[in-house]
Amino acid sequence: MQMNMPTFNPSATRAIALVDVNNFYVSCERVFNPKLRGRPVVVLSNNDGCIISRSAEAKALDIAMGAPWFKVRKYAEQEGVIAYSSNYALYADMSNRVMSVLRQFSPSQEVYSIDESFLDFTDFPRRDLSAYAQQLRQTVLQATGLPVCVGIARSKTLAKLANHCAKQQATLNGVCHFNNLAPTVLDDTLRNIDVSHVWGIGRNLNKHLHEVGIHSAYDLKMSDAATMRQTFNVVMEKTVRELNGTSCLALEQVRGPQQQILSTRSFGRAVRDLQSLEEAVTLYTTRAGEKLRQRKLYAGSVYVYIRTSPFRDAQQQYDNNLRLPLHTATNDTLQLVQAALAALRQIYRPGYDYMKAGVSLGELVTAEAQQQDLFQSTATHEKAGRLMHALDTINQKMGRATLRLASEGVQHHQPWRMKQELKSPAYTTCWDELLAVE
DNA sequence: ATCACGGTTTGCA
DNA sequence: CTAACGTGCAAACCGTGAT
Repeated sequence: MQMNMPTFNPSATRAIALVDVNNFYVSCERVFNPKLRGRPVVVLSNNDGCIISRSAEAKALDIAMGAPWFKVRKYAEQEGVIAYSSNYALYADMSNRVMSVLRQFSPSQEVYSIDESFLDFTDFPRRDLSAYAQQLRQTVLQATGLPVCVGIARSKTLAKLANHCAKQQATLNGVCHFNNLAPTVLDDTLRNIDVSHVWGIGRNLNKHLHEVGIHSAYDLKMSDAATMRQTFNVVMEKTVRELNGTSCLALEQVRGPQQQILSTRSFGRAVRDLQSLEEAVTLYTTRAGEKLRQRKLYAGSVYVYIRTSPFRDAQQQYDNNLRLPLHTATNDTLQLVQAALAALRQIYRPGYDYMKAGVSLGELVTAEAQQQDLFQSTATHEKAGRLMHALDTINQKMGRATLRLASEGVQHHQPWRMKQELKSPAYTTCWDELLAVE
């Protein structure tokens, strides 16, 4: 709805900020190892598989996001690229620090991902928001050592694009404020942004949009929202409206209840035997159970899947999965593992090279919603609860490997364990490793 | 016709 | 030494069978 006449607007223009850490994982590694500054650095996914974070210097060497490390390794090492296995304990810790600093800059924050927050800057009347955002960047840098960029606009989708501009254009000094631009200037900016950079436009939608003649963010903005809803879906319609400055996506300060807890890993080496798979599934279920209790939830079902590697396409492929409902929602690792192993034994077929297994806990409920098991005495129930609490406490203090189920097996007989040969020390979480650093 | 369902695909970080 | 290509989540989509 366009207004022809300037009218009284009781609420100030909506201002949503998107704050995003630059090259988050690489930047975390750099905080604790200043020698990495100015050098090409990459961080690898689990199993040292793919590149998932790159420094500016690595991007300049044309090292692609998502590239399998074994394919680019030779070239990268020739060019002096330094690679790290991912160190999620470190990144999670740094993320918490960043988020708590950001919280001080707005009463309304949505933690969107490990390295991104939306902040509501609406009704910050006397402030110059660009200067405020610069102050924010300085504060985060001083408190954590991490560089961030800030995009500010009328909607979340536009704030994402503004952040994109802040990252691309060095002259902006890390802050891009769309609300300050004249409409024609903003449109010129959007014309120069490929539509694939718009939030919600992935590979498939990008292809489809090109087919109907939509190439830039501006093209998408100018498309007819109702038509786009028919041709695509309601999400696309919202994207179009958001590009036009109408906020359709609310700031979600509180996360909805979690629906599933996943633990899945590729193996360091393919396995064929049931026992190895049992060990892996036991470990993954144990991890999922820890997450479950941390979040004070109970699971109503256990889902297990196994598969061969789709990349070894000369080999016989097999994948299968099974969900087993639990009699009563539980957070007891013993029960969860029992169900997971039962599922695994049903889907396992001999004669294949398995490369990956996964466990997902579903139908999650809170303690209040968990129905008392009529067939299980309260005493048994409480005993299991105390056992799990003791287990978690001991493993937290002495390391995850301290108390384990027998079916998890013995660590040095486990070729399936993932490879992490390039890991940095646990700077923020483990004193022993920290003191070992020169 | 419409809905609920479960499995599959897509997108994001 | 060799072989080697991620993980965790949500939501849309789509075919099916029930009503």
